[in-house]
This record gives sequence, structure tokens and C-alpha cells, in this order.
Amino acid sequence: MENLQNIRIAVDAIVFGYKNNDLYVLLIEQQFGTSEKYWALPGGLVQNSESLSDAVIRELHEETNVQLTFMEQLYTFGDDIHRDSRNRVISVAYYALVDASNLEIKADTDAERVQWFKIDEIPSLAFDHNSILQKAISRLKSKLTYEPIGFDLLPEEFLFSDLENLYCTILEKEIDRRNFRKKILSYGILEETEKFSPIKTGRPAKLFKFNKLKYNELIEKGFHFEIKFA
Amino acid sequence: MENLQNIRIAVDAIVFGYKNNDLYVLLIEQQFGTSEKYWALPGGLVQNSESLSDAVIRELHEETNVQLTFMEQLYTFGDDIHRDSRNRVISVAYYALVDASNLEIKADTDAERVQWFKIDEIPSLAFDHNSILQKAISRLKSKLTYEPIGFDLLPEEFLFSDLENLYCTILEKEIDRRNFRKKILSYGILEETEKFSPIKTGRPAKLFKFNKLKYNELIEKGFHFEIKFA
DNA sequence: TACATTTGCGTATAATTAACGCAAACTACA
DNA sequence: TGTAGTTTGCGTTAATTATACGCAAATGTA
Repeated sequence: MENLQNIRIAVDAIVFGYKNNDLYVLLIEQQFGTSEKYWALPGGLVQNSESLSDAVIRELHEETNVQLTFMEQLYTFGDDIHRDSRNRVISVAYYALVDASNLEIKADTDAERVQWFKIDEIPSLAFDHNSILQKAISRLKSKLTYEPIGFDLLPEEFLFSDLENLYCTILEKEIDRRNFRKKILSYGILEETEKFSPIKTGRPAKLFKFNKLKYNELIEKGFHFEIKFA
Repeated sequence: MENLQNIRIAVDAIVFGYKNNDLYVLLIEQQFGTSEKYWALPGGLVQNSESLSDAVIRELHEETNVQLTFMEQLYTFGDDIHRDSRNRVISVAYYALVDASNLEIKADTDAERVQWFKIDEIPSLAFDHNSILQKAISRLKSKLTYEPIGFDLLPEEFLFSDLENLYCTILEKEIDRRNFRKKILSYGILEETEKFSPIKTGRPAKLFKFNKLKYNELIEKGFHFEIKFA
């Protein structure tokens, strides 16, 4: 009377990068059959003896060579039982961040292309990947407001104006530069470096670092990071 | 060269109820082998042609007869590949709320007992269900502060003091009764009824209703529900 | 030297949160 | 019938936080 379960389980990754004041996502080109090609989120089936997060790491390593700075489970997509037309596949989606400022992705092979896409220039993707991506974007937006994950999209040392632009572009909001700076600095989670920006226009700007240790200490004491805008 | 995937996929449900100023969770007793019995979260394997959320509803219906007022995916547990000692099972956990104020759960059979447990009197559960439950509790706590799901734990018509107690007990915080009332009322998402509480002590209290329509209208306009305490 | 540009610090005002006072409306009981 | 006990419902004030700006400092460039 045992009714054998015939459901496959996959992982998919939404990898975000921030570069030149724009948010990007990493896509790969997949071949279906002999002619059809589709851009899709990197991912694939989970192996029998690897954890879900290991599966994501492995798939990303096979298909790209990005260095993740943050990764978190997003959602499990399994309500549309025909999301993959060939078999029933349930997908556990993870979203991740990288410092894309100076990043080379794996060279293209004939079989597979890998490419950064601007968030507002996403093509029609395979399966339900467009809606998965939408969910990831909305999670990224809200997470950005209550956890300091913006730093994971920036280089180790960054300008205040970069951080500010990151928030503006991703959250698609105007923001008062001076109040933003005041607020972030008041938290005491940034460290000033001795270095200055190499940019040659306007007053030279200090480079800052995110002090994760200090942040964790504060969290212990009940601190709560929050960035809100009107 | 196809390596057949041998992973099962299950759903588990964390059902919360609020009764007599205490938070409860619904557990069932499972039999392992001939003698071992363990309390566990309701749940089971997903069928080939049902969606994940349908699977949760079905399992809950088979094992209990609770009427859900809210349900949402919590997390997918699949990093510990030995979480079930018999097979590799990945579990998609959902948490749900019910109005437990006047609720009969399904009568016990010999095979299976169903019971409400106070949140601070949870026994040692099967598999990794204790840690799943912990994650659900912490999600419930944070969700309570930024979405009006507290009403889903109360009867249709409730006293302000009930709502207040619900927040106090679940969040384990003191809270100024008067400021809490002021804040909630200022949102304009509650409706006063003509009725009064049947409680015979102190000044008679009005019964209130949550106006979900009004709430949704406000959300459209950019409203954001939030309850914070020191 | 004047100008454009961007950084970094400050201040005034509005809005919100936190802390508390107290009368009203009931029951219970002497 | 009146007094004590209890809970509700509405208020006021002080402290804190958010918002909206002003402006000088430090560079490169014309």
C-alpha cells in the first residue's frame, strides 16, 4: 500500500551584486532540447547526501565562480505542481550577496553562458524563475531596512556616498544624505580608515569599514539596526 | 549516469492557539516501532499531485480538526541530512494560527493522541521538531510586531485587555496598557461593537472587532502596522 | 583666484514615543 | 445603602527621535 513519492527537490540561487550604482542579478543560459535557450537562475537537483545549503554552494561553484558574502534561504516553491513541465520539482530558493565591484565571473563555455543582468532589464526566465526573483527582490528590500546586509554588497572599504547610493537605488527612494549619515554613524558600527577615496572630484572622502564584531556586541545588548525613509 | 535522487519531502505544521492568557501549540503522539512514543508536530509526506500547502491542510485535517485562521510557510529544514534517522527527509514547515478560545480537537484514538501544550511546557519532541518549534516561536514573535496577526489568535469579538495580554504573554514584555490602546486605536483598524464583555468584575468593557477590509485599504495607501515596546 | 563639486558637521522644528494621573462604571460585601 | 476593590477609558506632559534644512571645508579645474 506504499505509494512511492515521485517528487524531485532542487535548489535555486538568486545572487545579487551591486556595481556602478545599479543592482544586478546573476543568470545562466540553459539549453532545453536542441534549440530552445532560456536564461534561468543558477541551480539544480540536490544530491542524496549533501545539505541544502551545500547544494547551493556546489551549483554556484559549478556554474560560476562568485564569492558569496551572505546567503539565506528565501522560500520553497512547491505550490504550483507544474512549475517544471517535465517532472514535479520542488525548489528551495536561496538568495545571496556578493561584492561585485571587482569580480570576474567564470568564462563562458559553449554550453553555458553566465551573465550579470540589471535588475530592471531581466528577460523572460525559465520556469517560474521570474516570480522567484521578484520574491527575492522584495525580501532584499525589506531585509536591507532592518539588518546591515548592505555592506555585503560593497567592498571591504567603501565611501559613505556608495552606501547611500546603494540604499537609494535598491529601495528606490529619495533620502537625505545628512540624516542618513548621522543615523548610521550614531549606531557606531562603522570604522573610519585612514585612507581616502581615489576619486578626484569634490572634497576627498574617507573610506569606511563595517565593524561586524561591534555590531554583534551591540546585538547582544539588544540593539536593533533600522533604516527607514518617508 | 543518472544518479537517482532518493530524498523524501514532508510538511510539518506548527499550530498556535491562545487560551486563558497562554500560548499553546498543537502536538500529536506518534508511535515508533512497538514501544517508543514521541510527541511530534503534525505532518507527513507530500503526495505526488498535491501542493505543499494542500499537504499541510490535509495532514492537519487527518490528525486534528482545527480551523485555521492564518497559515504561512516558515522554513525548509534540509541541512541536517540525518534529521530523520530512517531516511533522508526534507521538511517544509508551515506555521498556523487558530482561535482556540472555544475549540474541541479531534477525539483521541488508541493510535494517536492530539493535545494542546503550553509553550513553556513542551516535552522532548521527535526528530528536530524542538528546534523547528523554536524557529516558529521566534517568527511568530517578530511577525506579531509588524503585522496584525494577533487577531487571528482571538475570537471574532474580543476585549482590548485580551489583545493586550496576548501581546504581553507572547512577546514576554511589559507594556503600558494606555499607550498600547492609544496606538492600536490610532490606526483605525478596530471596530467597536455594541456588545459588552460578560465578565462581571470591574467596569464593563466594549467588545472590538478587527476590520480587515479597512486594514487592507490602509495597506494600499502605504500604511505600516507596527507594535514596539521598550 | 574664482568656480564647481562633494564631503562633513550642525541646528531648528515637527512628530512620535514613553511615563504617568485619574475619573467612570461596574461587583461584592458589609 | 454605602464603601472597598477592580478594570476600563481618556487625558497630559516630558523625553526622544525624525525631518528639513544651512553652510563651511577640501579638493580639482578653468
